[in-house]
Amino acid sequence: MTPTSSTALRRSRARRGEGERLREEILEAAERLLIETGDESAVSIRAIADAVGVTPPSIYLHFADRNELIFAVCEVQFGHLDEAMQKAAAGIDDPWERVARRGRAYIDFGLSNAEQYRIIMSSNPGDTPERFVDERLSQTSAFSHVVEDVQAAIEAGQIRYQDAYLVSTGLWMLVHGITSLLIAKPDFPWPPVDDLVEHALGVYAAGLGVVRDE
Amino acid sequence: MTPTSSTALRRSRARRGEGERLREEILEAAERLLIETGDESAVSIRAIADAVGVTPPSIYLHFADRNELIFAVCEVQFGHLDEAMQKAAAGIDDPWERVARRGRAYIDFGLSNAEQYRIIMSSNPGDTPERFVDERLSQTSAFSHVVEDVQAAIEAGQIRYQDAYLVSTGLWMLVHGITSLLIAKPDFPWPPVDDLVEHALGVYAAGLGVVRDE
DNA sequence: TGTACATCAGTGAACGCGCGTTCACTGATGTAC
DNA sequence: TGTACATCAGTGAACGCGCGTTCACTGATGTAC
Repeated sequence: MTPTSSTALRRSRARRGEGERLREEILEAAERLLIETGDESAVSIRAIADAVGVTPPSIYLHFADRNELIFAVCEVQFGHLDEAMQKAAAGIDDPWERVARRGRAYIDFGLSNAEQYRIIMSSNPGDTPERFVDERLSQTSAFSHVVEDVQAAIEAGQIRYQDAYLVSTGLWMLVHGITSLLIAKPDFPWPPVDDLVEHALGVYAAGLGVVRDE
Repeated sequence: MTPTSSTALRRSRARRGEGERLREEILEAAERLLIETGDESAVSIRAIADAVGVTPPSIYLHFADRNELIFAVCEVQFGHLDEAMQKAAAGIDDPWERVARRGRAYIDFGLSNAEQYRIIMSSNPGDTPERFVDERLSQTSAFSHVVEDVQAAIEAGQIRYQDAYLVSTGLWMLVHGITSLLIAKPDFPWPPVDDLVEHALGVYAAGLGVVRDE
C-alpha cells in the first residue's frame, strides 16, 4: 500500500514560466493520496513528491511547509462542498426547499468524500497557518448561503423562529452530526441511511414549523 | 512541551503479584497525555513510558501493541460517558425529560473532555483490534439506555413516532453534531453555546411532537 | 544567425528526530525444603 | 532458621523506518546583444 520506492515515472520538467503547474499537480496528488489511503498522516511530503514524480524539496517551491499544503488541500475541498450545495439549490424557488436540498447535498458530499470531509471538519485546530483567514472565509461561504435561504424562508413565513443565524447553525449541527457519525462508525448497526436522513431532517423541519408553499 | 528527556522520577517497582498496577498507571498516564497535548499522535509508547517513569518495553507487559493501548483508553472513556449520562437521568421519572437530560449530559461530557471525545468518536475505523467487540458493546450501552427511555416516552404518548431505535439514532446524530462541531471549530462565530444547545434540542423535541407530563 | 548569460525548475544528498518493537538480560522477592 | 531456586517486574541497548526540512548544486531554456 505504502509506496516505498518510486511508483510514478519521473515527471517531465515544466517549461519556463509554467512552474505553477507543479502546484496544481501537488494538490491533486495530495487529494488522491488522501482518498486512497484514507489517512491524513499517510499524505506525507515524500509520498506526495513520489506520486507526482518529483523530489521532496520541490514541494517547498510552492508551499512553505507541510501544514500550509494540507490547508491548501482543505481550501479546495471547501470549494467543492460549496459548489455541490450551490448546484443542489439551483433553480429551486421555495426557500425551505432550497435549504433542505442544501442539507442533503452536504450529507451526500460528506459521505461520498469521507476523507476530505474528515480533514476539513475534524482537523486539529491550533496549527492553523496565516492564510487561515481565507480558509475560514471559504468555509463560511457555504454556510452564509444557507443563512440567506433560511432568512428568506423566515420572511416567507415558512419557519416559526426569527433568528436565521441560530436556525442555520442548528441545521449545520444536525447535518454534520449525521455525516460525521456515519463516517466515523461505519460498523454501527444504523437504520438505513436514507431513512435516517429523511427522519432527522423531517423531525427538524417539523420542529421549525416548516410550512411549504405548494 | 514534548518531553525529550525523562520528566518523571523513576517509579518504584511493584511488589510481587502487583504487576497489574502498572496497567492502570499506563492508562492514566495515556489519558493525561491526551488531555495535556490535545493530540493523539503525541500519546506515544515512549511518552507514556516516560510519564509513568518506566522504560518503553514495560508497556508490552500489559498491551500487545500501541493500538490495543489506545483502544483501552477509549474503553475507559466510553465508561465515563455512560456514567455521566446515567447520573444525569437518575431520579427523573418523566421519560422525555430523562432523554433530554442524557442529551445535555452527552454534550457536556464531550465539551469538557474534548480530546477524549475526539478519540472515541472520530478514531479511524479499520485499525480496530480483536477486543473491539467489547469496545463496541460499551459504546452501545450508553446508547441502549437512551433507546429504553425513548421507548418509554413513546409508550407514554410523549413522542409521535413509533420507532424508538430510529428516534434514538436521530438524537445521537444531533447531539454528536453539536458536540463535535463546537470542538472542531472553536473559532467559528457560534451563537452562545447554551442558546444553541437549547434551540437545537428544543426544535428537535418539538419536531418529535414532545408532550410533557407536567 | 550566433553566443554569453541570467533565470527558472527543479535535483541529490544529507541532517537529526522520534517512533514502535524486539531481544537478551537483571535483580529483587517470595517459596520450598 | 538458613539457603537454593523459580518467578515476577521490569531494564538497556539496539533494530530499521519514514518523516520534515535544508543546502548547495545543475542543467535546460529563453533573452539580450
